[in-house]
Formats: sequence, structure tokens, C-alpha cells
Amino acid sequence: MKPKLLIADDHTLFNEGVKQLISDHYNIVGQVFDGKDVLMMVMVTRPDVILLDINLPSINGFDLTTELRKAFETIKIVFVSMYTEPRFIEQSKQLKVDGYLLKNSTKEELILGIDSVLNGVNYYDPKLNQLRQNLHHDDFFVKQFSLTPREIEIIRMIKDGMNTTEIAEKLFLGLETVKTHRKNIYYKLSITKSTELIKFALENSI
Amino acid sequence: MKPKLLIADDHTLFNEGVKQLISDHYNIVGQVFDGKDVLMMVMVTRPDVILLDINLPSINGFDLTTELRKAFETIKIVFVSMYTEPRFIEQSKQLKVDGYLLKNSTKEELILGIDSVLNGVNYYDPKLNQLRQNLHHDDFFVKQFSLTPREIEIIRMIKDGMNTTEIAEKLFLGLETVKTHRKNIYYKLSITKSTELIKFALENSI
DNA sequence: CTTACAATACCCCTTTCGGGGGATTTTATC
DNA sequence: GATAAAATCCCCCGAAAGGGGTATTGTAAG
Repeated sequence: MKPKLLIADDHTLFNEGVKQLISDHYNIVGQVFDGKDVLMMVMVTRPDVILLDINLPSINGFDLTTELRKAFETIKIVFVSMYTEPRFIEQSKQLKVDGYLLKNSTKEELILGIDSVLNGVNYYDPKLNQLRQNLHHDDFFVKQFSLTPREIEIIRMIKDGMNTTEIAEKLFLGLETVKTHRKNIYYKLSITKSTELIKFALENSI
Repeated sequence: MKPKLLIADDHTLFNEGVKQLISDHYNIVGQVFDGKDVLMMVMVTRPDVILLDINLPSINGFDLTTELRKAFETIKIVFVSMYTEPRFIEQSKQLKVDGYLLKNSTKEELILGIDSVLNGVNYYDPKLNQLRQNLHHDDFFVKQFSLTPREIEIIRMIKDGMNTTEIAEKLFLGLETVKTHRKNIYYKLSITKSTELIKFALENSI
């Protein structure tokens, strides 16, 4: 009897593609494309394992994990994400996510990871351990906009809701220094206000 | 004779998945996973159309398009991206990219877009033009947070980068009226600043 | 040893936000 | 026609953001 698997990813092409790739190995009991549909579908189909995208509409993978853990204790949760950010990995481990696979994995790695998790062994993609700060995602935007590491750091803090004063305190910097960084960021991104910065940060997963 | 197609995407699972999905319709002459391999592969396989990811390692889709246009005049270029940023769309149009599809498209939309491009008709995903104003979403948020239609309207305008003054002018309202709406919105959403509002709006697709 | 750039810091100034009070008018509904 | 909700408008205030400069370090590359 093949293990029952649910795919949750809003990228329809990816969702469909993965189904095609692994339907020989698993019993694909469902596909969802929106975070808000996940709990319902899990309840109905009772999968053994769920492939969960982190960046889902309505409810993100982290919040979903919390909910799933409450209601379904035995279900295995495997993140399939393009993000390699350390804070994502960290949060996943804290939430006891069973596996973390990357979207640039091969079919074989995908199956290896799922099988491992089904056997009770956590599987975090080996590539996660051997990368430094910047993968090509950051590089891409660094090249496009010439953002320095400090600037990216400050963008993240602004995105997290901190104001200039708080950022200065957290980084042990003068208020004016952070103001200067903000000005430079705005100039480089051709924007004029914080709201536009938030949009930039969220849309580019910075 | 099926059209010859090349897939360039560093997400192996996506790349493979798409191949599986459309190999009935097209002759998949190659798959590449890194920007630096694209030109060589195009030279060797001479595809009619290339599905190109924007965020590729080594060389991004924009730069690759410039190079491809120089060397291969007749090849059709279709971006397949998760990004809906206006500046990406704009840049794509400037580079005369033949098509722009989203990764959350269905198999049918993908094929429709590719066929359209092969027939000489540009195809930019319709979702790109109507990314806003989803009325069904409205109901949900009205219920969850008791936001009024006017408040949702103003949230959208703030998200679009307008400040209080500009919103007042656009809606023919007094400045104080819009300020009051803002205050009420912040109260209802339990937030304190515009950056948090942007996050709320983007994360909830308002 | 220049050159270039990142990171730090300061000044002055205006505009915008955010929070605290109100109030009045329209509109829908019962 | 009373009631409730929504939409409109006003005052005051301090904090924060934004825009224009300039300047000093440190450091990596050439």
C-alpha cells in the first residue's frame, strides 16, 4: 500500500508537476493551492505526509504547521521551498517540521526525503548545511540594486516593523547612521517611503 | 511535427514537472538549470521557444534575453516566473519578451500561452492586469476584521504607495476624513504603522 | 599608494504619521 | 421615524519620516 500524500503549493505548475513526478511512488490523495484549504483537506483525506510550501496564500506554512500539529499528531510535515534563509530553517526546526526540501532538488532527492520522513527520520536537505549567507537569490538583488549587506540587514528590520530608533539601538548605531542607510536604500531602489520598501522586501523575499 | 521547446529553470522539480506536463504537446529538446548553460544549449538544440525563469543562477533571465536576441533572432522567449512585480513586467515588455506566464498557472494556461507565442501573438498572463480588486476576498475581510468598503478602498491606496494627502485628493475628501479612516483601520487591525498595514495587505491579497 | 566604497555620524529643515479628543451628516434598516 | 452604522470633518500634539547636504573612518582592490 502506497503512503498517502497531500501536496500544498500555490504554484499550480509546480504542484501538478510534482504530482506527475511522484505519483508512481505515493498515493496522491489531494492537491491544494491555498493555505486556507489545507486543514479541511487534511481532515478529509488523512494523508500520511504533506508536502507544504512555506509561502502559501492566506496562511503560511509556519502557521499551518502549528495548526496541523494541534489537530493531527501523526501527520508528517515536509516543507518544499525555494528559500534557504537560515531563519526559515531555524523556525522549521523549532516547529518540529519533519523535513525541509528545496525546489531545486531532483525527483530522486524528493523521494529520498519523503521516504526518510515516513520512516521516522527527519530529513533536511544537505544543501542547507553547506551554504553561507548568500545564495543566488540575494545575489540577484544585490546585483540588480547594489544593496550592501548592511542595507539588506536594515531592510529586513524595517520589514519586521522596527522604526529607525529601534534599529539604531539593536545594532548599537547612531540614529543618524541608520537614517543615512535608509536614505541610501531609498535612493538605490528608487522609492520614497517605507510602504514601498515593505512591498519591495515582501515581493522579493528579502 | 511538434514545436521544439527548451526549459530553463533552476528548480529541478519544477523543471522536471513542467516537462512531464507538456511533453505530449511539445518536443522537449533540452532542460537547463543554470543561466550560463542556456546559450550553449540553444545553439545546440535550436528550439522554437524557450521557457525561461527570471531568477536563474549565473545569468538572470533579462540578461539572457538580451544575449539570445542578439544571436538567435527567431527564437520565441517566454518567461515563467513567480514574480508579478510591475517593474519585471515592464522590463520584459521593453526587452520584447514574447510571453510572461506565472508559476501558479495551470497546465492549460501554460500551453495556451506557449501556443499563442508560437503563433506570433504575445501572451502576458491575464492575471498580471487584474492583480487587484478581488471582490470575493473583500467579503472575507469584512467579516474577519469588520472593515468597511471605504476602509478597504483606502487600504488599497495606501498599499499602492499613496499618502494621506493624495488619497484625500483622489477621493475628493478632506484630509481629516482620510486620517480618521486610517486610525480606524489601524485600530481594527491592531497595528500602529503603515509598514504593518502593507504587510497585512500583501499577505492577505487585499 | 591611490582609488573606491562601505559604514559611520552630524546638521538643518519640512512634511507626514500616529494618537487623543471630539462632531455632523448620510444611508440603510427595522 | 427611531436607530445603528458608515462616512464625513475638525483641533491639538509630539514623534517619526523624508530630503538636502557634508564628513570621517576603515578596508579591499588595483
